[in-house]
Amino acid sequence: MGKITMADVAEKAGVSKSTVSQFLNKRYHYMREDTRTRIEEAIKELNYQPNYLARSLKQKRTSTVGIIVGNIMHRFSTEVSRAVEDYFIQHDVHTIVCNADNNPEKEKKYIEMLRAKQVDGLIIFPTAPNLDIYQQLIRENYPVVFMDRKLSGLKAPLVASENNEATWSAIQHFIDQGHERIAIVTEPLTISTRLERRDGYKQALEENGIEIKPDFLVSAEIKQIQQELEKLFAIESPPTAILAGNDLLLIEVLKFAKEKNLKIGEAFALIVFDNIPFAHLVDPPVTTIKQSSYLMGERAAELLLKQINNQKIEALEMRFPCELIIRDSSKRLK
Amino acid sequence: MGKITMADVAEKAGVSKSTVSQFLNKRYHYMREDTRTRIEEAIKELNYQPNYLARSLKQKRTSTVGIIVGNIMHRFSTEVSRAVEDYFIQHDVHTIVCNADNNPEKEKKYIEMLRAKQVDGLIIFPTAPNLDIYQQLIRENYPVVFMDRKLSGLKAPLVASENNEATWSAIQHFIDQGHERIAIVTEPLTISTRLERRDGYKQALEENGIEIKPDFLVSAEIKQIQQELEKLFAIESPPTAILAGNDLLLIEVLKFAKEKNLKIGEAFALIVFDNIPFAHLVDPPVTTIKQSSYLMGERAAELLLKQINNQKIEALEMRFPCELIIRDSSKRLK
DNA sequence: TTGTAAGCGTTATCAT
DNA sequence: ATGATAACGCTTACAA
Repeated sequence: MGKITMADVAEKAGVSKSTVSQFLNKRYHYMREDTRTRIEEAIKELNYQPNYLARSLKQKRTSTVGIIVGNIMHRFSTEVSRAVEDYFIQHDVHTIVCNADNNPEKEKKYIEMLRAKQVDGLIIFPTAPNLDIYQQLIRENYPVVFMDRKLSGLKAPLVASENNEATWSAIQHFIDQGHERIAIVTEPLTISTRLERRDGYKQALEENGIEIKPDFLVSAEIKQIQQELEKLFAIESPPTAILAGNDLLLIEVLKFAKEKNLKIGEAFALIVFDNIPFAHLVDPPVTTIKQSSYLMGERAAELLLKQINNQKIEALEMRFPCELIIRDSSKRLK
Repeated sequence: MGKITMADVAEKAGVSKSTVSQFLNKRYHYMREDTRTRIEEAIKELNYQPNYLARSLKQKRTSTVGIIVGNIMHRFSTEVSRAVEDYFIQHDVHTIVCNADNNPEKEKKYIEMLRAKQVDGLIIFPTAPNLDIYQQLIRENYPVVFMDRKLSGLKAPLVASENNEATWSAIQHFIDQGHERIAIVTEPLTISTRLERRDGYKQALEENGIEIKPDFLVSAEIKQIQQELEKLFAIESPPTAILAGNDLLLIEVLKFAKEKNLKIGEAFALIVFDNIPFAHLVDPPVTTIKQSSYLMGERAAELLLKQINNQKIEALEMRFPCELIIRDSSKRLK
């Protein structure tokens, strides 16, 4: 016997397919008690499992959404997708998480695949090269929410951190601690998030009348970071404070410090953008800029669900503040 | 205009649906050059996207698999799912990752949902209460691979670490470093992984003629760990070495040490089961037992794909060795 | 209160 | 070399 279908249940219960369907969709309104129990029993006995594929095909909605994250290795991405899943599961919507690995080609593939699977909407950490695809989605009125990065010209909701302000206050904190030679390390300035962080950095220095030294603006691929840090510390007056642009960069900075025998908090002060699970447990504890990842995920999910249900969206751009959690690593150097 | 379907393409190209379908499935055998190009153009112009739902319904396979991990907050789970995804995407199969949160109820829901979505197979980190569900899957000949945990009586492939042996050699290493009062901290002994680790621990002590003290066998929920550690260090002769059973437990041990001002490597030595991204960067660097998570994920995926393609599977139980990476935290105390 | 039948967007069989 | 037509398993008017 092949897979059990609704027809099998109907036959066993001695009713028609539509009645079984009514039952499954809890439209008992006018159903006689005994038909109900007969169907119930038939389902039990046959161990019938409905086929969502068929149902979705008919209903033209899958109760499934997709989220395409930039790089799943970032703690931020994991936290956001957890929030999105938690939100949707409470609304009986399933979430498929895809990892674009910051690769526009992969991202494009995933968008196509998810749309082919007829997901009802998409949350995307966008990359500039795929701008036209996003425009197309929006033109089609397809439900979509962008996350973390801003691409100008996109008329769709965006949920992101206040990167500029957050970085500004981290740098201001460094300055308050007496630092003047402050470096910022980011991945290549190809996405808005990184640009905004760099801008916040510049702004803070300018407001404090500190010259901006190009040498202190380090931007490179993760693989190149070690050699960039070498250069950074080879200059005449190396920085006394470093802001690491995200968690993966922190690992690089720590690795560099370890190899060069530079002690954090002594050789240089350190702040990292992102929540780091071990930040408070290492020695010295690391000062972090915490993003509201969970809240942001929830908000994005909510905005997506609204679109799916054809509800109006208030604002297109939703910025979330970050929290500077000051620990020993950013204190005045001994 | 609603969504573009194959019928629209057919009409535009002046051919029948079947011809378009042939084209899409690359059966050009007998197709005239000009029909081909006409179809190609129609697809471009209309921006046609196929509907996998309809196709899957007809073909009775979705080219999608599911993986249900025990708890996504473990690094191990993340690494395994990455491997599974990477493997399947190369075989044009999509992967849906679900997080059971070590909750059998959630797990059950996910299994039902994934089967309703007609996924072609499942990789599961199983939990004992759902044994009957697994048995049912196997009875139906549904492709399934179990991961990480062994449930007896399941006639389906299992991919897991050599937990016993790995723990044994970690404890032996402690003993070689002169430790005799060695504690092991695990989550509740409800799954085989934890039992196997405890057994390896006992075995190593026994072989070295060291008495097994019940006080040194700490098993509790993460939330209770702090108070259990309190008790552990309140006894007359507290341990000089601790094996943390996984990455989440490591965080608890570090938190405890920090609060009590116990320095790792001085107050007690430490080894942790699992790969920890920061292990080599903290002070002191932490000795870890590294599981072959990526390899295991690949192997599980391969075994699943074989089943989906009705190929024979050689062995049912596949154990992977772990690597003890010795760093400063497990050295002889100063 | 329940049944009939059409249709969702494909693929597959068989004609032509 | 291409087309008609019947599935796939479900939902939903509408009929009874």
